[in-house]
Amino acid sequence: MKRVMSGREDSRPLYQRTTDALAAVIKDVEPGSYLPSEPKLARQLGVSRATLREAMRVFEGQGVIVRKQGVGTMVTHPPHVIETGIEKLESLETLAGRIGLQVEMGELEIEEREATDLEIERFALENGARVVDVSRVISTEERPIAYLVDSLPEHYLPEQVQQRRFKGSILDLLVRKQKPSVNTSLTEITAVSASAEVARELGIQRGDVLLCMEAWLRTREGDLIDHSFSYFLPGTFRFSIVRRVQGV
Amino acid sequence: MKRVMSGREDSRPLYQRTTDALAAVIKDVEPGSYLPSEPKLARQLGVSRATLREAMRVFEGQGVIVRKQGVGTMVTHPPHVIETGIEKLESLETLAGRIGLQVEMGELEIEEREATDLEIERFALENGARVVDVSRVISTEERPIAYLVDSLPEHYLPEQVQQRRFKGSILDLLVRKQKPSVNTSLTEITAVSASAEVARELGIQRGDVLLCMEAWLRTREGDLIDHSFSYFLPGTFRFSIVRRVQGV
DNA sequence: AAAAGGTCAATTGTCAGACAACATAATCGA
DNA sequence: TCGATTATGTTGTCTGACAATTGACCTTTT
Repeated sequence: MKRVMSGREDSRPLYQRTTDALAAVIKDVEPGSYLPSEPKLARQLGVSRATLREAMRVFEGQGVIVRKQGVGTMVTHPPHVIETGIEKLESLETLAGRIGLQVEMGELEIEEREATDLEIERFALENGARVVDVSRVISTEERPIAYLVDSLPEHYLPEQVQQRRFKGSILDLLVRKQKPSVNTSLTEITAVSASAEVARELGIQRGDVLLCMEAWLRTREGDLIDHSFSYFLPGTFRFSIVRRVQGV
Repeated sequence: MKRVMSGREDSRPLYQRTTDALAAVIKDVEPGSYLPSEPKLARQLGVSRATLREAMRVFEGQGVIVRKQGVGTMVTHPPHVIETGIEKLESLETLAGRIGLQVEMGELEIEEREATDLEIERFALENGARVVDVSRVISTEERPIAYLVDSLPEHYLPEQVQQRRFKGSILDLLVRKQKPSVNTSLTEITAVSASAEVARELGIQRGDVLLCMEAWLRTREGDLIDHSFSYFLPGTFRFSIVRRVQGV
């Protein structure tokens, strides 16, 4: 009888902890076979059936499980690919760590400048407001593999970065900060040939092939807090995504 | 007092109809403002609060709404970007039609051959089984913009294609067919320089920059039914994706 | 013997009502 | 005037019950 409640107090709502616990259960179930019945599972996790069902709906929405009345709840194939995708918003360091890739962050280059008209509109800034460009190179074994440029209003930039006392991901910092709470990133993916600047930073030829991502980072209230371009040398990172038919 | 129950019998479970009804409600709510309270909304939709909450969890999982105890349920910004992303599995024609782009399908090139070892393993085929390569060019205003190559076992290929009586998307046909029921596509995105073959088909120079997607199409049972490569000239299609922080 | 139909147990679907936990606004007292 | 308290409305959680569906087993009929 394993209960959801952990020793230390977890202040999150029960259904969220239940979701985590359920994820662990699903992970241990062979794809194609069935979960325990709802009453049983609810007893196992120490929650009511109603709460358990709400948690299950989340996974059903993701297509991880399929429920059928009178039969049971099946874990679908493949339940693991979710974790390899980029639909999760996380920093490159976190991603690299998960796939066992050792990366080194280059020195941050920080430049302050006046906001452009577009930025004033998108970020909802006042005229003459100032924004900061933060750029850096990410390498593995001394070979550059990515070049990142973040643009964001001055007041959103964490202090650690401002004081150059930090070598890491802007995204990680922003996510960890509670205010403002980062929620989503609308990312656009395209292929480009390297410009002179990017080529210089990455040590490649001008015109070489790069994968480019332009991302708009927003809070859950919809406020824009960061705009970034990321350039990747093809072949190192594998960006995958699970696409689903709409009807389901 | 609008009820979920429609005049004609909808055999789907109530919570699914509730999900649809709830989607309509959310659509009419200004982003940033709140939904009616759960008891009220449940009465409005003619379902119990438990059923309503299960439906709400789906949208919460998608980040469309945010619930806070003691306060209410807010519709987030921006609720529309979902529809622009590639996390939905649909054909290029469907996508193009949605964004108002007129495209022309080129002639299909169909070649049958023996399956490779990798394909025998992935598709779970017998030794010596035969697979079909289907390739085509997609253009807009006479200018090629994409080159697609599908590889799939012979018996999965719809008859219309086999008989050359079809000019359109393999994916559309497969989705429309009930057996086997296409569910997900694991797509990997990268940038490549055009090979000789692709360059010839697209009328570009060898080495030009292309966006490349490799996709594995599967049924919900996990069976592989199609493997495809898609090459895109940058700039025409805008592939976007909504990434979310994991914790929420 | 084979096919058809009926019974039964197990599972998910749905409901009603109640109370707890939490947040905010209104009220009251010093 | 300001702080504490109360009131009210919201989401969170639980309990117990019954309905709808499925599949296995058994019985009956052909």
